[in-house]
Amino acid sequence: MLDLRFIRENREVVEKALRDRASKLTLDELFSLDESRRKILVEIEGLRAEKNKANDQITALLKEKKPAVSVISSMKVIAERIDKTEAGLRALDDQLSSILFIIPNIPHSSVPVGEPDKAKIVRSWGKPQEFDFKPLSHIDIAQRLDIIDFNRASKISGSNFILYKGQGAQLERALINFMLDLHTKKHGYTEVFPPFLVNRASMTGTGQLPKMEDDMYKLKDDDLFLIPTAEVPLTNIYRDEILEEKNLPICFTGYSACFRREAGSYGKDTKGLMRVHQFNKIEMVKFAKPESSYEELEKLVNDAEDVLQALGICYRVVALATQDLSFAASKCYDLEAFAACVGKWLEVSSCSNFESFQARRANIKFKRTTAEGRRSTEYVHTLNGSGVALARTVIAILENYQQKDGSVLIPEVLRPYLNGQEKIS
RNA sequence: GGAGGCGUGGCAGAGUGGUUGAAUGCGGCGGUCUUGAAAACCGUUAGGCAUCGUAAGGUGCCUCGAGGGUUCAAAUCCUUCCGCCUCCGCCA
Repeated sequence: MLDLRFIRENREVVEKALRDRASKLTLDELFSLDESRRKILVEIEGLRAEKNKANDQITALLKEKKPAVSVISSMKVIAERIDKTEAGLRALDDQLSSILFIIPNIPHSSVPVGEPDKAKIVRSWGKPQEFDFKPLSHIDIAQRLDIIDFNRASKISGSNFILYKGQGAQLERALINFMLDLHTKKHGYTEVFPPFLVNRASMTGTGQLPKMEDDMYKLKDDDLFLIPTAEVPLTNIYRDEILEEKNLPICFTGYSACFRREAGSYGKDTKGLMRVHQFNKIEMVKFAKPESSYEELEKLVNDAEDVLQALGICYRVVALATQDLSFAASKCYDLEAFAACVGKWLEVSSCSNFESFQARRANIKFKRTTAEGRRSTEYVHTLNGSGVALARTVIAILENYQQKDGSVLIPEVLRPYLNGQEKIS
């Protein structure tokens, strides 16, 4: 969330951000609530100060063994007034924070303003595959090679679940290991293996709650949620902690399954691996100093690109426009892999800088020593990106590496993970 | 799931109703001494919010796992929740 004081002092900035995001929110209610809250707060603090003074008097009187009855009874009156006023304050606080929680982050000045089609293609890599035969879709390929069993997956769980089988399952496992190795050995990330179920505080810390509760799988008996991305557990590693400046940036990478209800997206991309309720993903998360977070974002994107380059998958990097930016992000790049048969660019990674938006919610700070030797605590900037999502990457591999004979060539970097195997047939 | 114990500042650890935001030790920071360092000694060392001030800073309020309650008054008593530890049960 944004800092209330920042909103108070930069109303136009926040209102522009809301406009740029095409948000219908207005700030009038927030401002009037904020004003009444501060008024009532001053009142309460005055009453409490009175109460504390009376308390000191009582203590002094009792020490001297003098009667304190009259002071005690006057304090009773004050205490009652405080109780009443506090109830009003609590109500205002609740209303205020419910609004604060749904105000989106402010887009960075470099983000293209406008509708999703204002997105900028920053660069692209590789060439779309060309075939001297009619390429098949990943669904046909997977079924012919018997590496994904869509029907039995729906029998076991429901539609849009995936059952990888045989070499399909092995390919999945190889991809996970390859990506984790790349990020840990070459890019310097620390590997973690997080829980897949997280509590409400964690989901709120990264911004999934309260806005998107309906999109999450939830265990209501335990108030736990299945993670939609490893971003949630990885970012919450440092919730309510103060980090040391010298340790920043801290970079984590981790594998997790990701669970998404995809409520409201029925009928969209319902076939194959495009949009599924459970998929695998390698995630990268960074905790950075504010002054270097945008530099870290560029590196993060490069680290994700490295995966696609190593796999030999043609892709492009897209800077999202303000109206496409997710709730908590200030800036976001999508990596889109080209899939030969569908002829579409598929989003396989999304790399964002959240600046202090998540850190403020999740209360993640760091201690800084200034040039003058002063110590201060500030919010860190949090970043994350997929490095990369597997399901759609598998689409790209199957469709781009398919051969005339129906087999699929295995990208060279994956072969060591598959006992040197060169193709799936 | 059952029984018991615990949760205090960066850490360790006092404090069981009234100047306790909190003793003491360690650690950290600054200084003295030293060629430099160590040791020793001296000093210092939580965060948040509101308010006044151009500022430096002042004033006030809140915070002892989280919430609720008792009381004139809660770190201290009661209660719910969360977390950790020990024992038993179950279990990959």
